[in-house]
Amino acid sequence: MYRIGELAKACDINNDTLRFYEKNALLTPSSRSESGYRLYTEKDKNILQFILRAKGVGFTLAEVRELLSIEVNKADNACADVKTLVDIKLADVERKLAELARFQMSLKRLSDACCGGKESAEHCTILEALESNTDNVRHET
Amino acid sequence: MYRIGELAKACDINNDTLRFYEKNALLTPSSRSESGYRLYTEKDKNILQFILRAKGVGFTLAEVRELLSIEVNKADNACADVKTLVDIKLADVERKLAELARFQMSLKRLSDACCGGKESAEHCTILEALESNTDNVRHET
DNA sequence: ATAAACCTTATAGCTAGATCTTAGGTCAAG
DNA sequence: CTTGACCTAAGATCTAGCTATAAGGTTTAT
Repeated sequence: MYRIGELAKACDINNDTLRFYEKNALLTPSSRSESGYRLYTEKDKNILQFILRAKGVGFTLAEVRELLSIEVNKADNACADVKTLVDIKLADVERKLAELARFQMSLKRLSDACCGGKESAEHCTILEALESNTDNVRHET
Repeated sequence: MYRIGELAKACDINNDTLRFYEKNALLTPSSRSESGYRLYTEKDKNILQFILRAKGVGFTLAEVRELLSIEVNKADNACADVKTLVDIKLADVERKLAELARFQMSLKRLSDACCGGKESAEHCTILEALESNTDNVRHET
């Protein structure tokens, strides 16, 4: 069991952020002490880490709340709704992955060009590096 | 040459956002008309599209400003500094890519589990799907 | 030549997400 | 048995990134 300050420190965030997440229905501590202190379990910590990672890749807190609320249940009629939500998020993630892959290529090019690569003079800004990516696309059928 | 409203419409953003980007040193129109109207070139449009894409994958405007300011120049003494900056951003992009790949796997699992996969009952929330990812890591040497 | 649709600057207001302030109550160590 | 680190709730404040308003000048179509 973690008290608020312990969990906050363990995850390198502010105590107030935890209270904020609680108020906004993202993470409610599993229990309270007799004197009203918040008590977080390991599972709570996992949820927090999920929230922080999701935030780190650009999900809003509202989206994180949606992701956390997903409960696949084959028996449930809401199954189709859940699948729809998941597939929307999946498309979003895949779009981000593709975009990031382009950034990665461009940044690699810049890094190489900087100190001694063959293409030094040609790609000297990120915009040019991005454009040159498109030039070099292999036409795979 | 685009006037502010034309460029804004072409890129599906608000006129005020363009003025905001100018005030915050992200995109300054290449010229002004005699009457003071902002005039944007195709190159300006490319920069804007870069800004919007970078924002879309989770860079802050301050980071975008940094990325845009990169100018690799082998002759320049600042080369090492630029390489450092680029490599920091590259590491950041690669961290995001890895994180997104995990989300992608988990979401795929959930999508499959939902309507008829073999693993239906086992992975019914995104947290469980994420945990089961770790279980299934292939130990490639 | 005048209305409608655009543009200008400057400044105020909005939402998300987080942090700080106030006025206290709790708890472990000396 | 008190000091200092911790906790409580409620509400104010802060930053980023827009978005809107006010008061006026410009362009284009009729």
